[in-house]
Amino acid sequence: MLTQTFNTRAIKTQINGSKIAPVHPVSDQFGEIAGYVGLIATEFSYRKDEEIYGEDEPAEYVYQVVSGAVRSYKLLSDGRRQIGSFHLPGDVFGLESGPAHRLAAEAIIDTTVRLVKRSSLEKAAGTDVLVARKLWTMTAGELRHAEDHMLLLGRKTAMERVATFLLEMDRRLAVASMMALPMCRRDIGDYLGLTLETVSRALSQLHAQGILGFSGARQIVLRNRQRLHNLDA
Amino acid sequence: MLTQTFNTRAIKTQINGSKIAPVHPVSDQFGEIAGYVGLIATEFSYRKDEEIYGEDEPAEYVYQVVSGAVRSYKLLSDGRRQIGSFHLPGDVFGLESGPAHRLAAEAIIDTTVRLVKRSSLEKAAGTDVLVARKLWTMTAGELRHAEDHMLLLGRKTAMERVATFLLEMDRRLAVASMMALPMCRRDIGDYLGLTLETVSRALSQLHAQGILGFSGARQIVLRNRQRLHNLDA
DNA sequence: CGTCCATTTGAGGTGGATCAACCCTAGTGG
DNA sequence: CCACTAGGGTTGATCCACCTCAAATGGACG
Repeated sequence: MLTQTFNTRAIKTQINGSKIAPVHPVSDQFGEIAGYVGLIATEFSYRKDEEIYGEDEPAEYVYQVVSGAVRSYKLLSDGRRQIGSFHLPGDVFGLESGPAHRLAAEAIIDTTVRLVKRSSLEKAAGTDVLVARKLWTMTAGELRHAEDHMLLLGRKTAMERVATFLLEMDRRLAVASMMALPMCRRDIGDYLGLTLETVSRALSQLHAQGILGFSGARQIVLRNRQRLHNLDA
Repeated sequence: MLTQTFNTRAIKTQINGSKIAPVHPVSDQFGEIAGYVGLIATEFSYRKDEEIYGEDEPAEYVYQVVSGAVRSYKLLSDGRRQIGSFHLPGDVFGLESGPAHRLAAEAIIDTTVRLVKRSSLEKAAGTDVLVARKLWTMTAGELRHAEDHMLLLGRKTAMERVATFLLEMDRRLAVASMMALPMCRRDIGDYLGLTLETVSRALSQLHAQGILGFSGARQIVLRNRQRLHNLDA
């Protein structure tokens, strides 16, 4: 945020395979837009903690996480931070209807993204109602998440927030019932409106109750999803 | 929410003046859609505290407040409530990209709305990219509000939240520098993630500091917007 | 094997919640 | 017109969930 770290990046430009897949695969959000319209997608990599774009910066590109993880956040003047969402492989982020990004975005770990120019999407949406519909649907999906998150931030207890978080991450990134969290405790706290210490204590308590297991602080196995659901409100 | 109150309502159906105003007036969100496409809008009235639709109910209609005020909210199983937004005259609400409403809606005071069938809008959006674009823009506007509100709920102090609320309401409903709040202290608390007592104490403190004046608990005059801005983070 | 940062754990403080009166004021009915 | 009432609002006293500050522990990486 403060000092932009410049570093070498793997850059690869490719023609998206629009002729190979003229119909939209449900599995790939980006394929449904970029692929469908035959846009050129570029790959780009960011190092851990590198800024992808800042708050209120012109929204020139729309991104999709290929590998890694991204946090989107807002800051108050004194540095308090609220992370609005985490973006994991496959997720599209940075899509704006207006001219500027409403949140900043940073790579949580080394991350590769695909990106397309927003203007290309706008142009495609002006011609093709299916593209226009898809842009709306994606924004509506973000709105749904934000609405759920407002309930969490406004009304849930610390334990309920952590339970909700674990179930969300389990759903989104568990492989063989194990999840490898890319983000640190502070990020989790800033996502849940808590301090990192409170997050750590809640996780310890869940561990002590046998609801989850650790293999290192960021490798978590849920041993009892039902009990976790009960702890969520 | 629990017991639906049925009562007599003023019902008026009208043909929207699409031939009179073929271009979209910026001043009227609904005119930009319904009017533009020449849809039939119906007027409907709800009494204070009456439910307009429930959470997860099929989203059959899209609404615009003509007069009155509406709260959109989510509930936890034990009754804790988070109000996501207040809808004031001119505001469109209940617009969904998916099949169901994500929040419930209730009239805060006696309220009249205009409504159009969601299916009509969908149909229009399938033909006209300008309509499709407008639907996206409206959802994106709601997302922007939700993102700002997440920051408030996750990271602002009680006084900062109340200051933000007052500035928002001042912007949206002040007439001659006086605002007449339609909602009670509990609604404000459930919007800001606070209790009604905390809201009341913050307002009293602002009153004692001369930052605002009361004419009855819900008639508020901001006497010093700058100081209020400073109290906001 | 040592360094550095993330994480955990402990001790104590506090902002806002909770519980409890009390006070307005708008509406009602005599 | 005025007395009464009920619901909303204010204020006070106390509590506690979470924050803050501090220190110890652990794990990844050179």
